Amino acid sequence: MANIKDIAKMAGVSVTTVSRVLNNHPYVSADKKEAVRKAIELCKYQPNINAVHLSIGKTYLIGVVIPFSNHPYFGLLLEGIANEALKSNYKLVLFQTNYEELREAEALAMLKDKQIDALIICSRICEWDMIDEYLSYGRIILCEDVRGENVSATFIDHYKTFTKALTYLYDKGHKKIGYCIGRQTGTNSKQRELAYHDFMEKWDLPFEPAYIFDECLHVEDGDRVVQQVKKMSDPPSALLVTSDQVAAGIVTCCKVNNISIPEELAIMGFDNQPIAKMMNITTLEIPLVEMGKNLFRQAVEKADISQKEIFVELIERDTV
Amino acid sequence: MANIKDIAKMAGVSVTTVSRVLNNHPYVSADKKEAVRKAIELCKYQPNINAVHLSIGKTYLIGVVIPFSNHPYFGLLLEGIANEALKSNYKLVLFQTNYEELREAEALAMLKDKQIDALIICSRICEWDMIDEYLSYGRIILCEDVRGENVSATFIDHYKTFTKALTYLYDKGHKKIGYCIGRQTGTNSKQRELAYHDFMEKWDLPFEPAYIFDECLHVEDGDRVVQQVKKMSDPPSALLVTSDQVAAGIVTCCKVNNISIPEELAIMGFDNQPIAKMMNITTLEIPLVEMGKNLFRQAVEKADISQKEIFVELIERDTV
DNA sequence: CTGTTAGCGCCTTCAT
DNA sequence: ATGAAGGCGCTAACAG
Repeated sequence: MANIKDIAKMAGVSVTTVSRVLNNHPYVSADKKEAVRKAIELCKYQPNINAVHLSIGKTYLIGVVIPFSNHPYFGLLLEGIANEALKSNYKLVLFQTNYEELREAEALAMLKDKQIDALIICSRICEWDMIDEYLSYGRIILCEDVRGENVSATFIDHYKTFTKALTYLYDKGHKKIGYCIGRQTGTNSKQRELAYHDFMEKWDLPFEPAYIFDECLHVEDGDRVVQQVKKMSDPPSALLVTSDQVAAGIVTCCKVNNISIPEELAIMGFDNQPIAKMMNITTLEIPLVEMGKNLFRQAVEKADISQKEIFVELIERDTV
Repeated sequence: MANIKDIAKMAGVSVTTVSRVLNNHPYVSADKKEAVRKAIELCKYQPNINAVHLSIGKTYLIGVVIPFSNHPYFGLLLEGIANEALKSNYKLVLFQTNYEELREAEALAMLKDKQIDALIICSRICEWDMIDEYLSYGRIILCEDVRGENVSATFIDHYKTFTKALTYLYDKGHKKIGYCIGRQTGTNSKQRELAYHDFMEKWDLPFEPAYIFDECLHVEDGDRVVQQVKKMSDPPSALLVTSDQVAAGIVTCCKVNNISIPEELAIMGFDNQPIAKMMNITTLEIPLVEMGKNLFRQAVEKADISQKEIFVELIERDTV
């Protein structure tokens, strides 16, 4: 592999000049620039990234924390991040945590030790204090609504979104509304819970704990939900389902169990993934790939802190 | 950030000695080793990986080519790779190709340019010649049966596996067997196709092109399959489905359409993913996480070439 | 067993 | 506008 010295020799200039054209620095005469370009072309020269990194003092590595890798939600978020990283010559360090705090701590430790330039946390289980502590050691980007805090984030206002969805259902005449969620903890879940409570209170609707279904992540969880709904003497008439996968599971199970949708049970999904389109599920579109892209940009951009809210659109289809 | 020199000074030794204990080299007296350990502990010293990499002449980067990131199959494969990479201090460069040849070429180019130490290709669209050409530039690991070729791989003998599954169905009395596949091209698909043809011929069963369903990747594709089956005057009695997701889709759609499983239509999945267990789908277990782990090991191990066949177990459940 | 020293390949200040 | 030279932090001959 040729190095910068070889190119310099070949082009009849100094290494400095080569470095200058490599990095698009000014003050290089057109002819020398051309000569260097030719030499680079000829040798198919590629700078040694390790040397560049050592010199610059950055790793060009971005850590990405996700709980699961076999879930389309995180797959799409990762797709957005990975694509963008590739374009900018950054590499990724993937931390799959399964929501074990220890794994998150490992990621944070790498940030502290400057093993990575920044850390994108797509979903966390750890306490806020933990984040706060490591913030002084390096750049952390979150995927949750942390307005008011001094951290970068790309997020959705789930309070607003949930309220929007609930209102839509209410306007369609639903009074007995429940929801399915991935987990109870986490900023997003808390926002949704609050939105739900507030909404129920506002319209003086009874709060029914049994209408809330936890641990709904995959298609098969929809089955469990339907089984439980079937057992109820006074079942909900509509369900807000925070994952299209689960919504799809519910819709298909309802068909099997002769529960007509949306007449007996209205279903509203989340994400607007292909499956929702295919099955004509009313849903709220979350542009995950775009969010991933933005998360990455925040991880590498110059500006210190930025928070970007992503707006969610309601896609009307046949299940409400 | 302290560097190796600081540690050396603090421990009252030379940098070489520090480097030696850092890398577990022999010939360091116990007391000096201890002194170095203490200094490292005290400063919470972490070696600068860029400097290490530059010195060693490796990137400690492994490229990973996957077509889609929102599919559990590749998600799990990636999980195995990423976990193992983390342990060994390697980082990943993700190439999501969507089966565009250009994207694969980019990955290959990075290998050639020594931007990555090795490339794991989980699924490819490019010609074999392409792989063959780049093999001389760097390490490539495949996830397909390439016995006879001089490349490392972790693979499943899909001819054998398909034959095993077909035999199982045949023994259960099925004569009209069809199958669903992700795509027609690719080594794995070709093996399956061949196994299918040979099997049909061996038992003198008629070959019915309509029994073969292409582009079956996600749950929702199961719906399409069922719709097509319904239209047939002489439908298959059993279906080999190369993805549990699709199998799940088929099973649920059959319930909706009052097609009894396994009486009217037997379904055999692939992968043994959680959804298959949940829905009691008979399937062939493919240990994807373990395969990913092995792919990574092959990418970094000293030995030049190794091919590891992964054996598949048939999991009997209720859909056959 | 231990230390000195010359790279690894690139960037960047400084002088011209 | 250009080049010489020092430095980034670590590894590994080599000498002792």
